[in-house]
Amino acid sequence: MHKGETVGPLDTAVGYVLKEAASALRGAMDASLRPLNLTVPQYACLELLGQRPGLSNADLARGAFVTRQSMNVVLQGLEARGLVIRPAEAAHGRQLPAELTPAGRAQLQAASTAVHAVEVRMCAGLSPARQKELLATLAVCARNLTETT
Amino acid sequence: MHKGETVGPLDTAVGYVLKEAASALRGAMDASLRPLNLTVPQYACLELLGQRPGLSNADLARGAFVTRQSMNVVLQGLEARGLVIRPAEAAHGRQLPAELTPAGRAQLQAASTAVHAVEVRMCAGLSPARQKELLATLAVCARNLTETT
DNA sequence: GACCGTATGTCAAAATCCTTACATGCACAA
DNA sequence: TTGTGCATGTAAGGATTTTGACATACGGTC
Repeated sequence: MHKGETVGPLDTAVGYVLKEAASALRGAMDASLRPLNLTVPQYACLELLGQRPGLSNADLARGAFVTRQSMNVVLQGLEARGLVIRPAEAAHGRQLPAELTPAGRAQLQAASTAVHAVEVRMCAGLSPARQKELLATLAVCARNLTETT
Repeated sequence: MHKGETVGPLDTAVGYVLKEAASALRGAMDASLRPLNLTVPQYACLELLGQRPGLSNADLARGAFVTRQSMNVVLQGLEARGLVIRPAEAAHGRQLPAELTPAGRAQLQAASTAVHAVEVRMCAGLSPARQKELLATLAVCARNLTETT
């Protein structure tokens, strides 16, 4: 067995600490979204639609890192609550471009504020430069793993 | 609405990119563990036990960021496959200290090598210094969110 | 000793999510 | 035009995970 062939001590393994941070973030997010009666996937859907109106179900699924089927039930729930609207028929292809209703925008405003507060808390003590580098480094990591080559 | 109250563009939001990276890592990990007939939680359990023999079910659950109940089914599965052993009775309290069998150690060796390869691929192009800073920064983020104060 | 708070292992039920599958619709090439 | 490939929306099923609950066991204080 050569040195470095296996995963080392957990607190020095990038993957482990990454999961630890993601898990903590997830927990903090649903705690802060619960008062608004929103789950994390529901919030993700609203945020996506707020920033990119007209996204299809499949687009939203990719953006929220879930399957189309999961996003579809999220959309149906948000639609039933009057936060999102989708046309009955597709104008082009099969895609049904979704959009926020005024009520959806209001919910998003509250939710996004709450989530932003969580992010601020998470990054407490990190200089802007360090936050920026974290962002860039994580983007590189994600890219390295999603490349098909 | 004041500047910065809500979450900004997705690719500049730390939380979003963090989830993106974690999701990519999860996908790459199951792909590389599938040939070994191991899921990510199962691998996590083996890795924990390899590094800290005698951990209880609750300890393993905390270390793998799942509930005790989930870890319990994982343990039962690994026990049935002869990779892990637990005493029938607790020596102290209710904790049942789990340990790897020789077969479990062999499986862990293969799995840990595969996962390490994924981590290497993920960190490709990052200098050792940058990896170290990533590690430290993520640890700070996790700490900031898990503090009870 | 008796009590209360906390931690553990486990069971049952519910919710969540993914896997599989199929019917459609567009784009592109032969 | 025809067909092949790929993407989409949706439904049904199963697998996994969490939620809620309970009995037990230790550690502290009164």
